[in-house]
Amino acid sequence: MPPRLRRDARRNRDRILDAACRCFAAKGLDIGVDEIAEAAGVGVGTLYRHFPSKAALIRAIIERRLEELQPAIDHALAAEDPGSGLVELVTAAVAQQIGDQALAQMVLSKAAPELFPESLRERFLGPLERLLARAQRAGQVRGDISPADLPAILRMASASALPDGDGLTWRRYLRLLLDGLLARSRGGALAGP
Amino acid sequence: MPPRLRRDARRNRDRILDAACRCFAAKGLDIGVDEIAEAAGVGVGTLYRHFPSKAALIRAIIERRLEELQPAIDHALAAEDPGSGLVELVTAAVAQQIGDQALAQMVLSKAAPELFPESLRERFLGPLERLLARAQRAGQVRGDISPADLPAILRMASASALPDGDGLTWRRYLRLLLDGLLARSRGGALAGP
Amino acid sequence: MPPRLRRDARRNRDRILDAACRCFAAKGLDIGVDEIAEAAGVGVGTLYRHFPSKAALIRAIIERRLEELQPAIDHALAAEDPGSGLVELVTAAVAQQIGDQALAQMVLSKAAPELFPESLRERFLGPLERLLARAQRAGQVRGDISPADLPAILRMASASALPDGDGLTWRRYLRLLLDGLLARSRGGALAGP
Amino acid sequence: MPPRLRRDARRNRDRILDAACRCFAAKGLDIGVDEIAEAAGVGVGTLYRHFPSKAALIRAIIERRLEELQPAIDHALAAEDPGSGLVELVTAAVAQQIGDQALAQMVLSKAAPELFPESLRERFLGPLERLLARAQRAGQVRGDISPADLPAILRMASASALPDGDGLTWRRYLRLLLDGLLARSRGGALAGP
DNA sequence: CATGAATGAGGCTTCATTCAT
DNA sequence: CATGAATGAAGCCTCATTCAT
Repeated sequence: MPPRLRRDARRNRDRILDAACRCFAAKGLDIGVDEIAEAAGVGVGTLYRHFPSKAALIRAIIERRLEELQPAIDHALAAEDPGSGLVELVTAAVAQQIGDQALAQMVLSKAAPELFPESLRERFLGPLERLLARAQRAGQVRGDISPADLPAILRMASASALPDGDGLTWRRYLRLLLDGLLARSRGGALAGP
Repeated sequence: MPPRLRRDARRNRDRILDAACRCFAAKGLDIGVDEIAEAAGVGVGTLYRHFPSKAALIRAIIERRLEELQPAIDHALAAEDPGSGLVELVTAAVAQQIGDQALAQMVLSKAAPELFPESLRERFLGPLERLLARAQRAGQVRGDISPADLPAILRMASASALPDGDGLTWRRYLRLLLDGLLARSRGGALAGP
Repeated sequence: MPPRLRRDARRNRDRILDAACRCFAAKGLDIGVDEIAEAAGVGVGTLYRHFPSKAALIRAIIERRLEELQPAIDHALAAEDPGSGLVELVTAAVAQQIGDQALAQMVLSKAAPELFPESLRERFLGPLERLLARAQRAGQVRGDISPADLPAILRMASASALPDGDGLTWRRYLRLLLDGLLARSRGGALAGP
Repeated sequence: MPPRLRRDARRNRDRILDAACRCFAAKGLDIGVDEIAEAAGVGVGTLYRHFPSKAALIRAIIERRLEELQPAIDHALAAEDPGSGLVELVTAAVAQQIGDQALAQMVLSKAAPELFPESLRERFLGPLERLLARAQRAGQVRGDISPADLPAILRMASASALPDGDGLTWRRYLRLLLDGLLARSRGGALAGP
């Protein structure tokens, strides 16, 4: 029985999250909490009522981002072809970081575990590991990749997303990486034209 | 008339650079100058006598790193085989970032141009572009890569270097990326076993 | 919609201004903000909440001083006799500087325009110029004085106020100057015995 | 038997004083000692060998200024007419402050006695007092002025010298003050054309 | 004795967090 | 419960003075 918030409190919480998303995305993690509170139209006190620290707010945002990604996760897991599911999911995750300076910052820098707890990481890595295993069984992905390699591969994928990239070039860079990942012998169908 | 420093001043300058390298590497760019000065065993004033601002200190460190890289640059340019020269140089650059949080931070994040001026960037990118062109003429690298793609590719390469990675796994990740870069038809020799 | 401050905030703002007045008056403009904050019984942060910089605090004090002078300005402008209005206003302004080292410092030294903006200066000089013109039309003031001379004359007047003067002697000195200013032929009534 | 300095030491001392004069005059008392030493072409250490503190250097400069004024003092004391001697000396003193930001600053602000010791002050005030007394006996100066008023009068006179004044206007302002000082009945001859 | 490198207290300002209203 | 004022540690930098070369 999660302690349901009063309707206005719930609304405030959402407004704060929305504002924080916008602010962090635009100016990176170094933005001050005052600015976020103002963007949300609430006082700092209110912000701190809902999130006990700046780090907690950031975690909440990551969580929200993960929720936004959930459809892509589900769709990828349900895909007929595990290889393209894998590609699809990684691409969706990277797409999310385009234009979100803070998210990229956290994925790429040694994100303090305080900001990016294992539990959240797992919610994304878990499905990805399953996809990887399936794709390998299907012979679509090189066999010498292990689940433990996924974080690094994701970091590399994220790095393809330039903070102020000009649109779609990142897809070419990502393809470069994924091409290396996919089994060379028959990458054809996946690697696309 | 090179402005020779007194012996003790030279020693202090080096101690400051060393300490700064260590501190930045360990704790990132946000570390305070006081802490660096203390690690160097000098007062803040001394630090500021040698480097007029924190940013200047950071630039000096980048420059030093670049000088450390110079042999690798020269060797790569002199290589018989431009493709392996390219691989070699990128690898050396990434190797440098292993365990240097600050350097990775600067390469991966939208490093303020004040910290990472174009002039320094070019000293590394210039040779790399020449190698790329040669490797492409030799048919060793995909033809659809342009010099303008190098920064992004380097970002991805850098991302393979986990700040606290456990040794050599990053080489496998980097290979993944470079394999995608190298011409698929005959990557054999280069991609290695 | 005047941005009404909370009662306690208003009180703190006033305490800061009061303390700043006292501190600046006693020790000049070079006093540190920390000392002012302590004298006000608040933290530095509070000071910076109310005034975004030391310069802004100083400007606020000048403005306050000007407001304190407003009655004298109004009274002088309303005076039957423009000559005595002029004398009265200059005297009031100088009186204000008795015992205020910082104010005198700013009036007498080449006060950075950042500290003493033209706008504030004008609020005092404007009325004074009007009084001067009227007094000249009435033949009470030498005709060879122009509005452009007022700043220098005021500087001289201010200089009569010794920072630690012993009471009222400054009035004699000021009279000396103003006597020179008033038309010589018939200074009688104004110059007094 | 003043401990004669070696010739080169003497030359250094003078170079420092010259440079300090120029620097203080141009930028006020807040200029750093390093800048002065550089302008003098010596190291800070040398500066501190000759003057044990910045304050001591400033005192030495005041003393030098006073020496420069000595001819004017002598000439004024020797003048036939004590009234014009008085005017002449005050004018010379003020003229000295034109273009010397630091000197004006010291005369006008509550110059720390540490910077402007009584002994130096007296060397200028002494002769002035004698001139005043004589001029009063000759009926040239108002009788209600006492020697104790001289400092304030000099302050006012100094204030007529705008730091960046445009040449000669200060003489008009000074005349304004001195006119008030001179006996009204027959100021004619003295006030000049 | 000259040099200029070293020192470090102290200056201004920011910002995550707490607390009175 | 919302508000935003208050807090103060910490950050970067300056500069008068001392001291090793």
